[in-house]
Amino acid sequence: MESTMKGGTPDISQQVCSYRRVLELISNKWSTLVLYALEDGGLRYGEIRRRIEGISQKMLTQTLRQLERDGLVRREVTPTVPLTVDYSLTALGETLLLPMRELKQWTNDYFDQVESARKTYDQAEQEDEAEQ
Amino acid sequence: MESTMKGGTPDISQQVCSYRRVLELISNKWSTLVLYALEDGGLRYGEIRRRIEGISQKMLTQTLRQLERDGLVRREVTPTVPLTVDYSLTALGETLLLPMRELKQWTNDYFDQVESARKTYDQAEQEDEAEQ
DNA sequence: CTGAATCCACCTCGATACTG
DNA sequence: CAGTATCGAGGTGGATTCAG
Repeated sequence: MESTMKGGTPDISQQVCSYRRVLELISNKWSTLVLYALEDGGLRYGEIRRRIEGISQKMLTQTLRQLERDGLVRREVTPTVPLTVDYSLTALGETLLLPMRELKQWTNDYFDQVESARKTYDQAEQEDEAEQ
Repeated sequence: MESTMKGGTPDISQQVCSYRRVLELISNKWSTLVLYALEDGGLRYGEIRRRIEGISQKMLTQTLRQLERDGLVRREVTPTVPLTVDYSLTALGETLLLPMRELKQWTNDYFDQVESARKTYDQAEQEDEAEQ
């Protein structure tokens, strides 16, 4: 659905909607970490939890549920006693790992520039305040 | 900094930290839209605002400030009356556009699979509730 | 035109306690 | 072991109002 472009600056929300959709999937605090934790193969609930320091039971469960609902992660229950539950990436989940790695690469390549930009910006701001 | 891997499942938080850093930059509601709005060249404040339907003054200003602080966007003030302010991508901002496009492409290629997975999941959930 | 400042609703996330 | 349920703090984003 292209914009009509009758003149003036068009609304780009439609075109850019794709970004919003992916971000819904991965922009929360734990999703990317869980996906990344599973990249080398399936893991049990407790194993994932040990791999991701600081995650609470509630958030791990909630994140796994969301990823399962979105078709990125598969959940398999083995009715032993006590219960055994395995999680692994689906084929779809694997495909998402690729653009995620691009982002990771960008960070490795460029994030120091972001940090120095921040330092410069904050310093200039400090001086502005000092003037008053 | 590799994990020591002495046995057991290691914490991956360190390795995965890169994801968190980028996501800090683009995971909020408006940052990607603003970056995308600027991809064809600089724009004035009001033009950006018209391009992104639904953004409030506060959020546009706040987003632009953050992007400027992170060195992704450049702000240029022309002291006319009334004021003229132009925003454009920095070289660093341009580099970020590439992995962002990868994510966009992923959405175009695979998001229908996410939606159908959701549908299936929600349907199964409904049936579970009906059983009770 | 381009903001800054304030107030508020919502939602995410965390801590805690309990269950099959 | 693998969850569920509840409560509450904190942060994000929106509406409104004021200013240079």
